[in-house]
Amino acid sequence: MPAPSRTSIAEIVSAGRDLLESGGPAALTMQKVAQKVGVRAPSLYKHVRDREALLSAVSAATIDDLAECFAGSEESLDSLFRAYRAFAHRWPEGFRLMFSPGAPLDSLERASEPVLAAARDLAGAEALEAARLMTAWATGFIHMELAGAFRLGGDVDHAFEYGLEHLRAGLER
Amino acid sequence: MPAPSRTSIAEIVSAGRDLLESGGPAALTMQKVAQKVGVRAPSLYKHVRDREALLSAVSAATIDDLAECFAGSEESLDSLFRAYRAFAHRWPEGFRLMFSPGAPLDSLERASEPVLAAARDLAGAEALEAARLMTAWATGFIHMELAGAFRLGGDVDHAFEYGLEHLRAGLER
DNA sequence: ACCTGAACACCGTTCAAGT
DNA sequence: ACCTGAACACCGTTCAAGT
Repeated sequence: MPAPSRTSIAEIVSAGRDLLESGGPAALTMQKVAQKVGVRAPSLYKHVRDREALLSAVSAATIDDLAECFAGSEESLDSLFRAYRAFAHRWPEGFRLMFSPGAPLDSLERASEPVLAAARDLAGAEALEAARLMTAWATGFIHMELAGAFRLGGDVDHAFEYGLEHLRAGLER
Repeated sequence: MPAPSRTSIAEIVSAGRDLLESGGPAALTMQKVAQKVGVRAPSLYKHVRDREALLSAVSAATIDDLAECFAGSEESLDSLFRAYRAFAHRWPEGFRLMFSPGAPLDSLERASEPVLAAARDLAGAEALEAARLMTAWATGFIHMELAGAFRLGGDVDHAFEYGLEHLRAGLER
């Protein structure tokens, strides 16, 4: 009666991320995840409470990747937000999942720590407000961009740089 | 062989909105919608192509409501964005749906017309950039707020007003 | 012209039975 | 201790048959 694990939580989460990115949330199915890790669907419940918990785990793994991404970027606000946008382009579904109800808020807070640190250099006592303002702007910008909501009027890259510059300037003062 | 319609597209969309707001997207089920309008699920397909098309129609109806909401507010940028946030609080699921893939982008563009008009008074030639910057900020702020991502540090209403003030000031000059 | 029941393929999840 | 098949309740969708 040994019965060693034929899969692992890490493998399951990784399979979930693949399915999510390639077909959206509807494609992340317990049955497809099971097939990908070489097991039957009921076995997944030995490793994960239910589909919702798996989605949370996928969200947390994505946020951890974002934190790593921040760690590998320069520490200026501009660099951090450019890295944020590049990350969202590489993992659009994961990005959306990060801000869904049920997202792991602790991880999100931890990942945004470098932004807060950079804001402290710029805005001193109002660092928290400044960090929130820029984070809200970037998050909304990317959301709208991913939804295809920027249709009239030119270069989206340029619009992002425009926003970055104006916000930084407005907060320096 | 008359067989008059026992329901209508308007009734179906309205039932869909109710279900969406009270239980999230997963609760918007063809079967539940059918039950609410007094018909069996297969009959819905005489009025709507499929569930995805129904979600788009719900999204469009929500955006129309937002446009009405803008029309009933003062024309200043501050008033418009406060109305935007209040609207999102009243219809949080509809708000999220507005920025999902498959959203009716034409309607969204039309609804945001008053914001663009107000931005012209403030920023002149750079009105489009200014409107986008403020819209992206407000959209991200609300998204994060609805996801529960503002946990440390005080009054969220105050944070919104702080952002409003700083952005307006930064764009005026 | 619209509605219906029956049917199909697919879900998430539970559970007793296997090893 | 993990895996499995069978089962259950629920999906979306199609379609022939009713009125």
